[in-house]
Amino acid sequence: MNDTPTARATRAGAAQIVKAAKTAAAVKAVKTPAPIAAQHPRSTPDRVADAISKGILMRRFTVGQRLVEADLTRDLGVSRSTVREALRILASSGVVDLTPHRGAVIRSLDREDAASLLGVLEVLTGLAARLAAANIQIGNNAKRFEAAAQKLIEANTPEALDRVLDERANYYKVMFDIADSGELNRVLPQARAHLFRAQFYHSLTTTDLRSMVAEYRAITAAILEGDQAKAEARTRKHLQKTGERTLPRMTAFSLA
Amino acid sequence: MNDTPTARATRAGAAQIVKAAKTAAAVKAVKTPAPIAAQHPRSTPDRVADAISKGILMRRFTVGQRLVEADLTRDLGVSRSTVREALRILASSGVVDLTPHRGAVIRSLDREDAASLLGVLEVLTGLAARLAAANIQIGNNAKRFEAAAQKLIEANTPEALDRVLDERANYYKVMFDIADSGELNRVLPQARAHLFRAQFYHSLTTTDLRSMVAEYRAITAAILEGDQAKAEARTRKHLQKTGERTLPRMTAFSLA
DNA sequence: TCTGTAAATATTGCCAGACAATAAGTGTGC
DNA sequence: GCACACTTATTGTCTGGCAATATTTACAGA
Repeated sequence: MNDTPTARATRAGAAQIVKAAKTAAAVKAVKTPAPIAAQHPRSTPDRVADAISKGILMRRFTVGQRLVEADLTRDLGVSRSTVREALRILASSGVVDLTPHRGAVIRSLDREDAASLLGVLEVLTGLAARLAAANIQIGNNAKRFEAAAQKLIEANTPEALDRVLDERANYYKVMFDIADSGELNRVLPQARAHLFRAQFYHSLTTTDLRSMVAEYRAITAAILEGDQAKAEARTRKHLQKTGERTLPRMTAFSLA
Repeated sequence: MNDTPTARATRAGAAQIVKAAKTAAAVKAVKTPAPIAAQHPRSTPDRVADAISKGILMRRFTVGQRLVEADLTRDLGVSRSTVREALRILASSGVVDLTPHRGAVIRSLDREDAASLLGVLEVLTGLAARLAAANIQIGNNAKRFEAAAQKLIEANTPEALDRVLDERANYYKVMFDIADSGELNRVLPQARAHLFRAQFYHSLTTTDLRSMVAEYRAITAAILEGDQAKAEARTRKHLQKTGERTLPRMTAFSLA
């Protein structure tokens, strides 16, 4: 190739970040226990989408900001086609808004959007809880679920919000794994839900957290008992309450 | 280019189909009443995805068949990038399975997949019914909904299955419009649900159809009354029964 | 004949660059 | 200040290319 040294250096540097992630992901993919589906080694567009998502969480991208393909191409060291696919991925998980000939902007959630998202989350998580209750088996997956619940409850302190978020994400992940529904995992990319929940947590008080622990306990108990109706009802109730706790307080809300 | 005359003719012909569809879609987009969201003029990848979906319905593609990018590029007269995006769209709506380095295959639904899809459909449609009941207003959207319901009930005869399918799709479309939930429409691309329902209908008996009419009547009534709980419960029940009616009869099921 | 392995082929992943189409921004005359 | 043409920035799509990976074929050995 006839790149100039500088051009090559720039490209190599940025590319290295992504490529390094690639091999790391590949190695990791080998040792993952292969929960249920979508175990394909992650492609470059996936990683780019992750990078952008991370950028959002890191506040490097702000709500309403326009994501110009050329910029991303330069900054991430990948081709425009790849950036494009990544943007499509993000759009399909609702992280960015993609309008023809105007490109992608970081999506902002007003109260109405948040309410509608929460409604969907409510019924889908309810379904997951019901299916998990149907599939739970003592001595098998029950152990894993109980452990996740335990860690979540322990971590639920206002100090280490990050850890709470992680444990919570893991709790739901285990629950969805046990639910074992391909479609459920397809329609609800955990990335999206996670981004969303992260946001909601910032407006929670200590009292809120205490109530939530109780609710998680109740949900977990219902699932471990194998009581499908109860599991679904409690989960839905929990999400409704979460909405009541957070929605009214929110003014100009955002995904970032 | 150095295509042979025949090859060129094929390509030109196919291309014309897509381009023609383009302008037609554009014109139509102008006159649509813009129900709620996603009213962007459809892009080429969208149209390609539609073409493939249609090909599946028309049985030109069979389940498990591999969709080779080069073939589609040739047959549809669009570039590979476009085909690629179209395949991604189809994959995200669950119509094809996309595995790295192996491309896209028309997805087949075994009983388990169908059951899991139906479960998701149940809770999401239930949510739509509940929201529709919450938003219904006499003299406003109620009229439109009632009309759609009426036409569905009238069309519900085993003779003209196609019309039934269309009216049913329209019924649900109106319902989702009234529900007016951005997230709901995002997670449940109606294209997918439609493809799915089309499949299920083939195994219905006359008795089934009669029961379904009664169920649609009940759902419609609940929504028109504005009774949210009843609307959701009846819709979920309806889909559960649909599952009971169709799932047991299905052997090697498919989306095509 | 069968089996395992290596070469050959087909196909996808990603890249680079190009150009038309569209939207946003800018100035000009009135 | 406002309607209008003009310029610019950005996206939509195309063409062609090459490396990486999967699939098939060919072949040697048992």
